Amino acid sequence: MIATDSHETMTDHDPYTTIEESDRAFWGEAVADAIESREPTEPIVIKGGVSPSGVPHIGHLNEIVRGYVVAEVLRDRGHNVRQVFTSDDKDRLRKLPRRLADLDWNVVELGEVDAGALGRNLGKPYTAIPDPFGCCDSYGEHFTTLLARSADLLDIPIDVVSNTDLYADGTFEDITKYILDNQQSAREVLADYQNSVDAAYVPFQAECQSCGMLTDGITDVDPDAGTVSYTCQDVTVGEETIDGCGHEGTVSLREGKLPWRFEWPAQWSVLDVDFEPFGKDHAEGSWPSGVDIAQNVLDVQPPVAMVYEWFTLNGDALSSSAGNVVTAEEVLDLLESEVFRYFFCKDPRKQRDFNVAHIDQLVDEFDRLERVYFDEIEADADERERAEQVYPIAVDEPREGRVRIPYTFAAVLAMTDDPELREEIARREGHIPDDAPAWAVEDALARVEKARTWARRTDNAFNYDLKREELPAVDFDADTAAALDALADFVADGADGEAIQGRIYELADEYDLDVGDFFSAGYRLLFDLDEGPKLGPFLATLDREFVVGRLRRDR
RNA sequence: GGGCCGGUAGCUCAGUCAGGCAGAGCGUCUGGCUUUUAACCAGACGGUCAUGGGUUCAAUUCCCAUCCGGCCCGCCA
Repeated sequence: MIATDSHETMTDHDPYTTIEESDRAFWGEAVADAIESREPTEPIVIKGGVSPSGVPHIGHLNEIVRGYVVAEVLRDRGHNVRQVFTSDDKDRLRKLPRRLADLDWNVVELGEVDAGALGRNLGKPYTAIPDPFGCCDSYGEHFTTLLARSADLLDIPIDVVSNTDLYADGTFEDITKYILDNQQSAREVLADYQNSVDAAYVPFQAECQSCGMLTDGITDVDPDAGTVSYTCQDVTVGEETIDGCGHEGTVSLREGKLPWRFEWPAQWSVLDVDFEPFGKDHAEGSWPSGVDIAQNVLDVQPPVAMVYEWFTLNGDALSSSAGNVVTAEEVLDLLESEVFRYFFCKDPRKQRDFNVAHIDQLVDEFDRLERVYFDEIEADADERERAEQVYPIAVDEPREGRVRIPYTFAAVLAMTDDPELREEIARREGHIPDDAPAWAVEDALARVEKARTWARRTDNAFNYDLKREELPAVDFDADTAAALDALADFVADGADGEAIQGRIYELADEYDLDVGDFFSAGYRLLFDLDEGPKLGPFLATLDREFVVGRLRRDR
């Protein structure tokens, strides 16, 4: 329509510049600035959305948490913000996922449900497919529920909006009619982005009244009557072609959907969206065409945009089909939700690996952020500014006096199941201040279980495998053996951890052993390793009979 | 093939917008704490800022090319 202007307007809507062109230290502030400069009406609407195609993983959470970050910045500035999450559940099921999950996050293989029954639903809207678990009204509702629960787990309030409902309740009706009334202009605009758009293209997919599939075989449109006629023809989804049933019929504008390229800008219009983050896969396809359609077909202003890079998981692409996924529920077994939220506060423009093996580093980073925020450690001005802006978003109610036990040390504490002993060791090692309030101690110790889960799941160096059943193969010289016997006698007489620790040093001296070698002998006996937790206190946590027998190499 | 995003210490990451001595944490090493043992304290080591050119008094930063990782340019979302 205004071809000469299109380049210029696209530059204004380059989704990368929202953050790039700002001098803000924190991207959330940059985006908030861009939104405010539009002087939006309240409430400011922030949207995200995904198709409920299967088990939601941390990549999908970008659509919720990135928006939440900006929402919180705006709320802090006094704005009323509504965060909407559209479940794009009117989309076609294109492919069966390899794994599904029930509402309690128990993952099951496709083979464990009726895959054949599911497979007969390819090409139908997610909400028109029975829930394979039988607990929700549809396949779509099932996985939308899991998406909503993911948000709940992170304490992020969102309004979940079903796209299916928007069609069914008529919300989309006017705009659908408008697009069909203006098919010519719709085609011309979209044709710049999709080669397949020709004179016969109709921006509507009808839901076949006979087989339920969404078909592109539109034969006639009567905008005034509000009806679309179709022939149910074959549909290509991914690699496969699904046979249409050939049924000919006529449906209302509520019985079908707009193609995605139109549906997205239509959502902006009917939901009055002011900001939407999206993955880089949209940055050069859907987004520019969406902007063009919004401006030149629908005559609405596109929202402020932001591109986020995709996460990888343990170095590889997140992939439902390859099974390389991790859910919010699983992540929260390993770390606190505020740490996970912090992960999403990091620069969205960088590809980021969520690496379970290195989770301790992510947690350390968060702990440092917290200490910088509370001025407990020195930091330069940039880091302080970042902490001031980011920390209150990651943490709901910043509370002074909070205590954090270093993550790897929390893993060390997991060597004992005794909560009092955990606390005692943490205090002794200086990780819990004497004047720490009870709530802070309790919160701090809660990390121990998460770190234990991490150590076990990754089977790393912190996963103490006490060789309780069987004496590891050891071969000590006479002096070491004698010193171990003496230590056994000392333990047998009853001694606390610090006393045992001290005795180890004394015995090393008495028997002219290298202290390090003597400690290693102890770790060798217990773990078949050369290193381990502080030995004296650790021996004190175990039952005396076992320790004495083991030190004497009897059992 | 064309376009776009990213690449900074062994690891995890700031810094690049607006050119001005290359940064933090962790790890490693050394020393200290009248007991080095995954705690604590001090210090050190550690960099071709992916590579090669260009502009500049000065380039991690700006420009060009290349490499690597990824996305888009079919359909679909």
